[in-house]
Amino acid sequence: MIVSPPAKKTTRRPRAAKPAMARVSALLHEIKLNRLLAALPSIELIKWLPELELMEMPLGHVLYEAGATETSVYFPTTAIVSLLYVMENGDSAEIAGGGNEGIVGISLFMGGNSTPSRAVVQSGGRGFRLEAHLMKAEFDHFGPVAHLLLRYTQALITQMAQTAVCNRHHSLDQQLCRWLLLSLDRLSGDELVMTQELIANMLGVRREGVAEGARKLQKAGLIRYVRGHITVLDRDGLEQRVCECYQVVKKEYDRLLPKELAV
Amino acid sequence: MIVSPPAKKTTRRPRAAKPAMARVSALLHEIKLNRLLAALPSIELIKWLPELELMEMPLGHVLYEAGATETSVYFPTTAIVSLLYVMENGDSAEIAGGGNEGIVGISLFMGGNSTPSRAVVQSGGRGFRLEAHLMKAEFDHFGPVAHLLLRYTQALITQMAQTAVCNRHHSLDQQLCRWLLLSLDRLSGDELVMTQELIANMLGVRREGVAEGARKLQKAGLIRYVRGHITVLDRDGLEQRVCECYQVVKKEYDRLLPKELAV
DNA sequence: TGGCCTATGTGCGCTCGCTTACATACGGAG
DNA sequence: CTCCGTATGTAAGCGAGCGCACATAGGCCA
Repeated sequence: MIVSPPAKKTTRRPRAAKPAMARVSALLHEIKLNRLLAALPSIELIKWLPELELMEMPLGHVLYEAGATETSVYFPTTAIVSLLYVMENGDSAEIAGGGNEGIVGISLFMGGNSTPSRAVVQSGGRGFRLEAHLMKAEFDHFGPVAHLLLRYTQALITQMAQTAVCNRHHSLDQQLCRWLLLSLDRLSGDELVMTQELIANMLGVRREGVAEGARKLQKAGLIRYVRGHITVLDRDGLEQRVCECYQVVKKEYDRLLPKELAV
Repeated sequence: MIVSPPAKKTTRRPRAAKPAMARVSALLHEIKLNRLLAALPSIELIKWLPELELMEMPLGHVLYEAGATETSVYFPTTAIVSLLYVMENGDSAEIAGGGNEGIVGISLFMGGNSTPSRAVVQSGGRGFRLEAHLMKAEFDHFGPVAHLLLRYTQALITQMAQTAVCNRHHSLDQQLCRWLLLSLDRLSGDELVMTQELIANMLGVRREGVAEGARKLQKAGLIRYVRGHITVLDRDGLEQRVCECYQVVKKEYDRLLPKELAV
């Protein structure tokens, strides 16, 4: 049941040989896609700009292995990353997810430098990488950036808590809705590229269970899926079926994180 | 299913009219019972000493209500506090627990000032209270205390994550063992004072389920229970039955928090 | 075009924990 | 010592989700 697809190496996109201004402009556009980066004060942003490395985050790519010391942090822009715990027998369960609203690798500034969970790309896309020591140095100034990161961490905590609650009390169908909506919120369009098998691994349930849940949603006209491509047709319909957990998490993210760009 | 017992008012123990030295000595002894307070550098401790208010934490006492702004933080010494989420329909589930190893009220220094979960005393005892602004001021110095608090927070995160995993994959019996062991680790003796009904609310399961699980453990000679008093007879036996979640959490606490007293 | 791999559809028996409904037993208050 | 509230014991029926086994179907490649 372990999620360990193609296991590709970190593919660093070589800097294109464009004129400097064009390159910076393109970078800035990409940066704005991540809510944390977008909220950075200009001073910090200028400082970080040369250090932020744009990279591809292909589906299944493992950013952190459980227990391993983190040497970088990541700011997804168009990718979605899952934090999941893999048990001794191979079964897995998602702890929380992160995307363009946050950062992957909080244990770096929290002080532990590692966690018992793994970080895997759940939806392919792009993101930025930043060296651990730069992140740590910035955090230790304990300025606006640090406070922002801590607030993000608290939002992440809420998500984990709600995952625990949802796992305990809610039906597979409701959890599926929650998961689709949370994923959708992190993407721009209305299509998710992921197989039911993958979703099953994330939710920690059987693939057949996801298949049945997805079929119900399709019959109800809420989604359409074809071989790893899920299109959401009726978002409101999903929100009507989802358990309270979704709103709780969403509200906390909205409350704790800046909505608008500060750049 | 809501956990809302006697709902007593916060009973502040009036300072006894002892000689100053004796009073300080008694306080210091109590302070050492909490691992975070015990690990405080002497300078901070002296600063805090007049501000730390020793208080009774009776079973069922609510330290924080979900969504309410926190005005104090708490350092349990002999009490155990549960963070639990109460759903719209009244069902509840424990997110994580805290006791003499930590602090209750992390959202204060994380920046959110509130959480969607409630903090309830799960096992009666004592603890210290500290005004929110003092805590915040100390944290903002961003010295050793802040780093300690962040490491504690990461340990708490691990506990939440493991709760989510355990809720998903492990049997009620295993979860019961995990819960008993985690509670036991926060107390000095081998006896827990709590009804099966209370445990059921924490685990988010039925009372009958807990009753059956407890009966099995009693038959196996691991515990003995009589009307709200559970005595652990064979701790090793429990550890053999528990799922991996317990060890994962324990290891992270040991890794992230100081073991020895620094006073 | 045909073969093959991956993704999804479907059914059956089983187990766990829930729902419901009572029975019993401890222990304090009178 | 008795009463009664709280805590616990027990059981029948049920439903969600699991394990397993296999059928189908889309898409890629030769």
